[in-house]
Parts: sequence; C-alpha cells; structure tokens
Amino acid sequence: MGTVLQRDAERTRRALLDAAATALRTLGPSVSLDVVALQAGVSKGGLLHHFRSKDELFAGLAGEWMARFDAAVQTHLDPADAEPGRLCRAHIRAAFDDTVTGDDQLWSDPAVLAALLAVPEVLRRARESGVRWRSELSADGLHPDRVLLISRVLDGMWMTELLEGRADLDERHRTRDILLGLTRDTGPMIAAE
Amino acid sequence: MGTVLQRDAERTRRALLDAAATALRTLGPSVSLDVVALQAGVSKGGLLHHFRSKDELFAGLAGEWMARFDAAVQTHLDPADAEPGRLCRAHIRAAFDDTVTGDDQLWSDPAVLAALLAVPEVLRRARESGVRWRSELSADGLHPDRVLLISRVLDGMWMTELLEGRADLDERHRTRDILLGLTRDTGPMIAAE
DNA sequence: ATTAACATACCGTCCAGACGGTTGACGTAC
DNA sequence: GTACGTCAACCGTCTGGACGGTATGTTAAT
Repeated sequence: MGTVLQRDAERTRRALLDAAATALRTLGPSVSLDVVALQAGVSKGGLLHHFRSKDELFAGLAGEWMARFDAAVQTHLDPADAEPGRLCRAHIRAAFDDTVTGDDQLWSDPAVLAALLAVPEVLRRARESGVRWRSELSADGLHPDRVLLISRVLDGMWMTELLEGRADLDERHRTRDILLGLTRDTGPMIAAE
Repeated sequence: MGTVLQRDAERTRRALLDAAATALRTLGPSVSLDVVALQAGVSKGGLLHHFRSKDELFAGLAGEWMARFDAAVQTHLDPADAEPGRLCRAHIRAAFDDTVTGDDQLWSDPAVLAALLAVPEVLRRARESGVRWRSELSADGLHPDRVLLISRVLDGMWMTELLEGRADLDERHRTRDILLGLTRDTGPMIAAE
C-alpha cells in the first residue's frame, strides 16, 4: 500500500502549521512555541524537531500560505478559457471564492496574513513572490492599465477585510463582476484612450 | 511667551512614538520597551511615565497614525472644489503625495502599518476608523461602484507597497490619474450600465 | 511646597532553544 | 521469523536571558 510515513511526520507538520496559524490569528506574532505545540498535540521538543527555530516556523507558515494561494489560483483557471486575461480572471475568481471552508478558511483569514507580514523575515520572502505574480499578470495579454487596476483592487481586498471585515455578499459580487468586466476588452473601458 | 511645557513632555512623547515606529519597522511587533526607550533617548521609567503599559504605547501609535492620516487628507482637500467626489479626490491625492519627507515618511511606511495591524488591540481601533472613512466616502456624492473601486485601490496601495515596494513614479501617476478620472462623472464609466 | 517629569534598581515571569533521552519503523542477516 | 542495528520522530526538562512592570528615588518647573 502507499508508503505510510513512520509515525506520520507529514501529518504532524501540517498540524503544527495549522496550530501556528490559529494561534497567530488570536494572539498575534508574539505567540510562544509552547502554545503552538500544545495546540498541535505535540511537545515543544517535537515542534523543534520539525522547525529548528521560531523563524523557521514562520518561514514554513509563509511557504504554506503562498502554496495555498498558488493552488487556489490554479484551481480557478478555466481550461475552456483561452482569451487574454484568463490568469487575471483566475485570480479574481480565487479571491472571491466564498465556498472555501474548514481549514482552508483559516488560511484566508486576513488577520493571519497581517500577523505573518509583520514578521520581517516573512515579509522578505513574500516580496519575492510578489514580483513573480506581478510579472505573470503582466504577461496575461491585457492592457497594462487594466492589470494595474485589477491588481490593486485584489490587494485591497485583503486590507479591506482586515479593516472592515468581510463585506456582504452583494458587494462582493458587484466588486467581482466589475473586475471580471475589466478583463474583457469588450467591457467598459477605463484606461485613458 | 508661549507655554513651554515643563521639561518638554510633549516633545519626549513624540520622540517616543517616533522611536516606537522606527523600531516597529525593523523589529516587528516583538519590539521591547527597552529598545524603544533607548532609541528615544529616555529611560524605560520615562517611557512608562508617558505610556503606562505596552498596550497603551501601541494604542498611542495607532492614534498617532490615524491622526496623521486624517491630517493628510485634510491637507489635500481642495477648497475650490465643490463638486461631488471632492473627498475622494483628497484621499487619492493624499495617498499619492510623493512630497512627504523626514519623519512623516516613517509614518507612511507600510511595514509600520503591517506591524501595527498585527497587534490585536490596534486592529480593533483601526476597524472603528475604517467604518468611519467608509461612511464618509459613501456620502461624497459619487456612484457607489466608483467609490467601491476607488476605496479598494487605495487600500491596495498599502498592500502593494508592502509586497513590492513603492512603484516607480510613472506607474504611480498613472494609477493616480485613473482614480482621479473615476471621480469625474464625465470620465470613463466603469459601472455596468 | 507641590507636582510633573523623569531616572535607577529590581523582581517575577515567560520563553526560546539546548540537550539527553525514548519509542517505533524498517532493513538486514541469520 | 526473529534478533539486531539504525535512524527518524518525538518527549520532558533545564537554563540563561529577555522583558514587562513596580517601587522608589531625583530633578526641575510653578
């Protein structure tokens, strides 16, 4: 049968990351390793076996966060869509996906993101991904001004959710539809021209 | 002559807040009171005289930040502008003001903002201001969709600067002009209709 | 003299990380 | 198939230092 890891290391690693995210959301970046370990049902020694330092734990969190982000975008890529702006549309649909639930919901909590970005080392890593996403979106075939606007709005969603909580469904749908319209050349033009 | 405060309490208070912001940017929210006090040229006892606890210091930081934000918007309010969207335009011009310098620049550093928002208590206060700004902008006489889009983009600027650094001048100007155009009913329409 | 504005010394707690152990899975040899 | 070596996965404890906050002095303005 499938290789069952000895004592399921991967499982505990996941549990540790989930616990860290949970604790981060409620306690901010000042969480202690003890709390995370306890929450994950592991001793502190066990935690330090998987992440040799607190920074490494945070780095792992950042990696997990970005991996989930990439995966979410990938999920929302429409195979039937071959027109310019398809990647933008995937980003938009991923950002406004309201069907996420369970553990995944934790990782889309803006408070977790804020706590993560407050850690200088994490911020450094996030910047690298930031420029990658930027270049990918730029190569999506849309007018630069449209990409510019869409990117800023998507970024803004995080900040807005952090400051005002998640908006009601109607507003979210309006925002999403405006953005999706911006990805269609037939949609209302916004760039000066 | 003008009331010179005894031993210039106001001055040291400012110095403490500036030092806290500086330390916050480089060290994240785990900054210690000792570091802040040292940086401000004050003993820890002196710090605790002005801010009786660490939370109070953070609360003071948040208050200062929001006060500076309000002041910046106020500065960019055009008295000669009486048309709908004047408050939105002030927000936009404030967000894209590149002439800020010196101490003020520190307070417009997104890393400071991120570190602040990671503190749960600060986040709570920020939320109150968030809904206030929102209602003010809604009463600015513009189409709701336009306000929606503009607000999101302005919020997004913080996140973008945090993740990618400040964009070059050309891009900033383009973004600003797009937004300013959105505040004019004669500008290109974006709302479905 | 009184009070605000600091400084100094100190205490109790918390916490990151080190360290030495223990347990269980897996291969290997017989 | 069983005894054994080995290595990753994990546990529990300890410690040195950092850190928030208190308690108490000291100085300057009014």
